[in-house]
Amino acid sequence: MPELPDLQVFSKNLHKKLSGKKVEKLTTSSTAKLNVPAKTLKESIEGQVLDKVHRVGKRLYFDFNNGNVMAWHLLLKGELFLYDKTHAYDRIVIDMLFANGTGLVMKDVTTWAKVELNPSDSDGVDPLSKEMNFNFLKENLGKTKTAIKKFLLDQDKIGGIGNAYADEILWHAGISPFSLSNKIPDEKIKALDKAIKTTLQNAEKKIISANPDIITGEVRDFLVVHNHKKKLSPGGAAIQFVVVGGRKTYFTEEQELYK
DNA sequence: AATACTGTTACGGT
DNA sequence: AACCGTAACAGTAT
Repeated sequence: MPELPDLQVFSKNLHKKLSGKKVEKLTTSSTAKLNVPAKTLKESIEGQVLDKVHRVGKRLYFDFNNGNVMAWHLLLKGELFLYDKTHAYDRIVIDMLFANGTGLVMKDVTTWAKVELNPSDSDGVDPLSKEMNFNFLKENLGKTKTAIKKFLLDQDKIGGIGNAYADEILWHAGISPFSLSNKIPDEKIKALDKAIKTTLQNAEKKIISANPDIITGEVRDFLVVHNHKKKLSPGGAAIQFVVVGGRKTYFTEEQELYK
């Protein structure tokens, strides 16, 4: 369940380790969820040099020097591993072996993880980009009257925010997750814009300092409200939670409800 | 041993 | 029609 900050760090670490290397062999499992036939994917990537690894929404993009792009979405349980020589991982989805013997493996116990060749970029605005600003939020929040948390989680609108960081962002912005998107005053939209950027960037820094080489798993102990170990927010308010659609939403009364 | 947890999508209902 | 909530998917950890 990595979200944007986790994936951002993973992509940087993978870029550092793997860019400039040539793919010798690409293998996918028979259960891998692909958008093209396995043979097409294999032929499109093998022999190519990896130019760049970066993050788009909750996907990792691998850009190759022939112009092909391979995207991996880890869904809930996808995990990445680097290996040097031999490896014996269970439930491998995809295995990318480079010419010098290093390789990258993605395994997933659920088999839900997705691998795409040249994905159509249907993701929403990147939260860390310049397009994410007051005007974008003002315009799009006004178009719908859905709960603000739902808006933040809609990957077609904004790419990369998940359940945990949506709670964190809304706490920092002082907006109740149940506020209606079209009822949020301009001042709070400004706070939301700021909270999106600072919360995600701060998380990225925390993750790097806790585990500089991380490419899988998650560091979450610094979260201030979406954290089952915490009883009180930094402001001293009791942390409450409700289950929405099987997912926990954590919040406090410090957050204003606009209805 | 029962339950919580996680992202996405499909689906039935409003 | 556009939107909503929920189940399903699977396994691990508590």
